[in-house]
Amino acid sequence: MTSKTDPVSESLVDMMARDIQAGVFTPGTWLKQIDLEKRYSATRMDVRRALDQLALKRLVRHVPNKGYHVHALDDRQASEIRDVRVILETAAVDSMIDNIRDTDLEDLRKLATRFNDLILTGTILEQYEANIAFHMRLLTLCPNQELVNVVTELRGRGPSAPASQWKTRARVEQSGREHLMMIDALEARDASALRRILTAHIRQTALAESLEVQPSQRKSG
Amino acid sequence: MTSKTDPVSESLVDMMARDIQAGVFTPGTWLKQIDLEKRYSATRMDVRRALDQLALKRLVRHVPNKGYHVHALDDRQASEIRDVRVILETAAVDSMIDNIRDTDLEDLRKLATRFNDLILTGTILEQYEANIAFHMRLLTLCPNQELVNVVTELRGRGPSAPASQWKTRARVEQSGREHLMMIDALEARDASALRRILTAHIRQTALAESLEVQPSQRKSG
DNA sequence: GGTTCAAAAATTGGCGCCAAAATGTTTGCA
DNA sequence: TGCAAACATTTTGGCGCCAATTTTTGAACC
Repeated sequence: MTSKTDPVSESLVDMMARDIQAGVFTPGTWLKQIDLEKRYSATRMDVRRALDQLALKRLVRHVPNKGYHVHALDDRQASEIRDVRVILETAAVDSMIDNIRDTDLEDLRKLATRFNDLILTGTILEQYEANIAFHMRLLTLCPNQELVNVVTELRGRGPSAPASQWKTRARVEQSGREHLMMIDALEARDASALRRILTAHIRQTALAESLEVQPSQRKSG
Repeated sequence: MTSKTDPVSESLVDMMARDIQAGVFTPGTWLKQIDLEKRYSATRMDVRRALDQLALKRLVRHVPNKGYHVHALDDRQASEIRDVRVILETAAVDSMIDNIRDTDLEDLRKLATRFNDLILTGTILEQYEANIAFHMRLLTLCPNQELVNVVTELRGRGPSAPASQWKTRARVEQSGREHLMMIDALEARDASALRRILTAHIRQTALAESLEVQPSQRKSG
């Protein structure tokens, strides 16, 4: 609305990506251009551009003369993406601990608390966005901006949290607890602990105490 | 190549990306749509779509009402991208060694030899493509397809090898030697050595013998 | 001779229309 | 009543034109 082509199109891509991530469009849904231009009040051309960009990002798939549909990742892909995230985010831990300051910890506590509050009072979408906010704040402690970009893209490409990961209330609450554990590990400058928690958090697996610290990705499938 | 729009557009993106990587369009060059549609004999619309996709990939930058120009990465970004590649490719080493077979080693030797031959007889573009072929063959030993995708994308986003990395003949020859060293390390199942060579190869730094084995990314800037 | 302003050429970018393809529906026939 | 074929509607996708903006060229003036 403000300027001409790029910010509009870019935010349209972001909006659509967020809606897909948040589960507004479930995997397999055919995205009809007419519906999209009404929903986002955008022009046909902008919708098509956004669709193309999302196809490049692998969020949707394009079938010529048929349309675009939301791409459902199979388990193998989802698992592989999680493994890549684990590699990158655990590799970022050292630099995060090197660079963290007290204000960062305060911010993170606020964001983690906000997420926990929204488990009770908020909508799924609010929870989703609060979760993203926490993780972005955490990740940007890493000075490597490109690493942050790659992880952000991977998170967007992975299966949407509300749809597939937060299946139960208990699982969401567990995520909230893990956020706080991460902050504690950060405050204690305990890189090993942070890596362990992050790995379990991303993989959505139970924290195994006997697990090795280093997150070797070994067999990925 | 069979159906209508997508493969055409996709290959156009690939062609333009390769030309940018190979240094046909130097950083800063304004990509005029008319020239592009003549060079690739594509329609105006396909050119614009490809340009948009390349902008999303950060290979070109878009200035509204002015056009698209080849994006020159600053040193910090280039260094950060290299660091991310080091993290991912060294993390892949274990699974590569787990999965390697004799035919893989043979293929790699052929590709490495081909690269070395082309140092003398081939054009820059041939060298560039032979190098890519070797690295892709090596990387796809890793069973994590998504990791391969991310690294491939990162390689395409980084500074083009002919333009900025292979400044001297000596440097190219050193790269060729390092390829062979990687194969030797693979054959010996020596993960540490392979990680060390890979790190130096990606960062284009001299192999420091006293360097620690584990490639901590620490300070990235 | 240099600078500034204006007109012209070139380039980008948006919008709409229409054809091709696919889907859904109705109708006719066995 | 069930199936199939033709028709109608919907949707995608390509093409072209023209407006808006920028760059370049040229000329006049200081």
